[in-house]
Amino acid sequence: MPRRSAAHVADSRASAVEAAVDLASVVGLEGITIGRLAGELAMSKSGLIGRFGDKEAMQRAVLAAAVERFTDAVWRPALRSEPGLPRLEAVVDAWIGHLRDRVFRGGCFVTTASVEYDARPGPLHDDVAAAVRRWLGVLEAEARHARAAGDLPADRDPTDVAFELHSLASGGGVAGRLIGDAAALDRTRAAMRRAIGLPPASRR
Amino acid sequence: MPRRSAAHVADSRASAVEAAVDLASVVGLEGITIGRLAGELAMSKSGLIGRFGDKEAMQRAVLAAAVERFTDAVWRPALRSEPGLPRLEAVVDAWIGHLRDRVFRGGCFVTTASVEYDARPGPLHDDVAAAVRRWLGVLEAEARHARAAGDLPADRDPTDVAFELHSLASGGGVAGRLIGDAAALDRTRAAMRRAIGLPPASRR
DNA sequence: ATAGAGGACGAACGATCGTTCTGTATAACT
DNA sequence: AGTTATACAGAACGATCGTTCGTCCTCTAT
Repeated sequence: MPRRSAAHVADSRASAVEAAVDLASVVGLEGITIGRLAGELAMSKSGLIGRFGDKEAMQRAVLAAAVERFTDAVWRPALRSEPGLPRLEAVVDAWIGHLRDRVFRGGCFVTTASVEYDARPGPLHDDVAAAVRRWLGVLEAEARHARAAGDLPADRDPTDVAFELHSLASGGGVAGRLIGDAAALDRTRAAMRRAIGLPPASRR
Repeated sequence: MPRRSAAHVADSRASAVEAAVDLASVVGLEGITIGRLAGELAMSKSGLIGRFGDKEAMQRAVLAAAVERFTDAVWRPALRSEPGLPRLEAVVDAWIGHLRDRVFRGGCFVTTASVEYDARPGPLHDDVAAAVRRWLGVLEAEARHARAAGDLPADRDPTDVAFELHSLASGGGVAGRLIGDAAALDRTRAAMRRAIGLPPASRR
């Protein structure tokens, strides 16, 4: 068995987390099992859990990594667009795109985690809630900018806009995947665009 | 230990299922445990599972009961309203109402089950998908009726309307509960009304 | 050259998982 | 009243859960 340098060790922890993200996107953060994950990574259970301390610490690391992956896929590209409505439009496109490209093997990770912990208190609940609040805040700030620029009706509450976008994306992603509706993502995109006053189809 | 008559037996099975629905709405259909449920019902594990055969059969019975409960709370009351837009409005009110009244202890059961099985094949996936498809079909038929009556724009796709209502309700319910936003249900209701062309607040 | 730190292993822990089997007490039927 | 059917308890099953332990191996630093 080849040994690993310190750099490889860090890689190994990161790759363990990434594998766990993919696994959890299918079976849920609560559905992860040390044994199963260790098996997929061809590691021993003790070697795996040793990296994190205990299972909950691992779950929190996995959640953080998933949030990072989501941010990379959806938010970061949108930063290239102008603040306000153009950026919201870019977010919608990237959001639908990351669902279409299956950035998460089993559907949006944060949605899965939200459902798992919405009624179960604990550190993981708090982590998920904090991540969602942060994301809603980002969307709301962008909506506020758009409204100030006159790109959204003056009587449209930015908080409502953010909440509506989030609801549509998470609800639509789940339902579409569940019932196997190929057009679901298009419907979701159209609905999200409607929510910010854009025509159903992009001009591109 | 007192014995039970046949009628009591049926009651016992039904009450076991109802307790399981409440439990599963918190921990998920996959999170149910024979031992834990038996404990809550003050029964032995073998006595409990004996009613159903195996765990999967129990889960399917629990899911069916949850769908029934949802139908009772959301659809059946709306049947008193005129078909078309009035009935859709009643559905929205009842839908939000059943979330507010916590008909399910841990948030909408079907949403939880949708997320659990959207990426996991099997009989339970098929059951959940069938239930959601049926519900979307009901909403779509009502939207189609509303459009024919001129209460929805002619270019509004009834399938889109149904999908949008469902996405908003399930996504909004989860997010609101997760982040503990008391206004979330109001936001969701307003968004759902917007989706069917109604003003944010009901006239009542 | 050698001591130390740290990562990973295999084995084992008690607990709990879903399931099966057996015994028994009651209800329903003849 | 005697027989059959049924519903449940209790014990036990192999498997797997998360975790802990002691040991080995490799790398780094002195």
